[in-house]
Amino acid sequence: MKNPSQQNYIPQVSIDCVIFGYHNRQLKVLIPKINFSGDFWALPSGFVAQDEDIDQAAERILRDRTGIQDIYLEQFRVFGKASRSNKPFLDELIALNSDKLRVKNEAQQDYDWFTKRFISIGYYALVDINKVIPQKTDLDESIEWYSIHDIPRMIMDHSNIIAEALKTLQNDLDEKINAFNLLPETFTMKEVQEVYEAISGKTFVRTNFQKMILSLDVLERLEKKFTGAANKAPYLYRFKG
Amino acid sequence: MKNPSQQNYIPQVSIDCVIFGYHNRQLKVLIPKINFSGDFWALPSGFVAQDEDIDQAAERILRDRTGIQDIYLEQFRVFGKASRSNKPFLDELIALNSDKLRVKNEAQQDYDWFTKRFISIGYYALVDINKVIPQKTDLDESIEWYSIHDIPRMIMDHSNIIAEALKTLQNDLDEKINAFNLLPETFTMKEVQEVYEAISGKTFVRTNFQKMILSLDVLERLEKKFTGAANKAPYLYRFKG
DNA sequence: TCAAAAGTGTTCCTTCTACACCCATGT
DNA sequence: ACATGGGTGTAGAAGGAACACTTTTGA
Repeated sequence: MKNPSQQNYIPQVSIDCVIFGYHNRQLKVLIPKINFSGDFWALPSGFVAQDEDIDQAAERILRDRTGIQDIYLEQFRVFGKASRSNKPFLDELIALNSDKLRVKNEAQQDYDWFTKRFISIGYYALVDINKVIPQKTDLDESIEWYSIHDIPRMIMDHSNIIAEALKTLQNDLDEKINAFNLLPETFTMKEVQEVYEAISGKTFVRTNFQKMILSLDVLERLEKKFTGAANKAPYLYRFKG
Repeated sequence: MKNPSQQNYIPQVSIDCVIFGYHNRQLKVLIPKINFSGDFWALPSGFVAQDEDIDQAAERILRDRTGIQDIYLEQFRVFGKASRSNKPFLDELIALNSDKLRVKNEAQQDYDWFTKRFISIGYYALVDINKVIPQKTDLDESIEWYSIHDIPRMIMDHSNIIAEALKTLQNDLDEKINAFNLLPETFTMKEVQEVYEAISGKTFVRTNFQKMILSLDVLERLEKKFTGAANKAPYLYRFKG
């Protein structure tokens, strides 16, 4: 993603990805922190190459950030306010980091390219958090999972993008039955319930939840899982792709 | 929309509008026919000015095409395949119309601008068909309402865009309760039912449909409507904004 | 008084909810 | 044996579907 102005991208169009994972009863989002002073966090983003489908671009961005392929992905909304520009943020960043920054040949060109008004296509992804190896880029100070209840200070309208992604995920939960993409290959019914509760923010009655999920007819029951705990061993299930 | 290459639009981004109306028990779409030989139909489209929100751009396009304001509007999807280009269509058009076309100064520039790969943001609109006065542009031979079951030969992927818009409208029908935007200010319960049936393609039992709609608590009952027919006069209703 | 269409009520059945009950497991 | 958590069954409530019945209107 260096020197985007030099590459053959579609101008003024970006893709922002909200990558959801699940761990410890909490729904999380993978967010890089930008590698400059000032404490800025920004969603994993990228641009669309001229010869690339937008879905492919989103897949590429996700592959680069998570190290895994074949990720569950949904385009959920376009953010297109005329005021959507990196300029205020970039100017603040430059002011805070004037010592570190040197003027290169391409710097002004990149600055002009970056600070135009951007239309951003929002995608959300659901991943098995255990499979992901978060990939830092040169621009990142860190990249971490943050609970949806504890999102850091995001640049531009990225907080809003996350909120919209979550809302869409909540709406999709019943119709698209995609929550299983947050779980590992095999899982117990209790884990399914905890994922559903983390996403929806509601609680469910254990016995009825089990019947509801089984009636979807999307799970196959495997052998039991012996945890060593002093109680009945739960069944393991696998999602019938 | 003349000489777009000269204007300050965001390049390679367009907006396509699927304008739904309702008449005579049929869901219809407003579609212009392009003013050249070859029988091409294309959705009402436009571009996004640099200082314009994408929602504003969609509103502007709709205002220009329908003559009315304050239209119900939903952004529903982005179409972004790398192969999305006007070039095949434009080349065919030029071949068919070589006699009519003269080379102007801006022609090549426009051609280059138009034939790039485009990312299109799809909006669907719901309008009261009686209020609309379809507006022809210079580029149109005609602009007509077509039944969703009898859509003409569309350019590019515009048939697919219509299909996606319809699918979204069907899904939104229950949650967003927006079908009333297709009806005039006041209407009977029978008309509501016919609109729902036209959108969903299903039929409903009259008595149960009435109870379902009333239980939504979005209608206020007005006086009765005397049609002169030899039967009980139905109530008129108005949608509570 | 009759046909046609609108409005209301009733019954039946399916689905959802709450909860009781039983089962397996390791200490 | 028993505490703990998992799985199944069931009664009651709520919601939806089918249909009978009543009302209104003009001919």
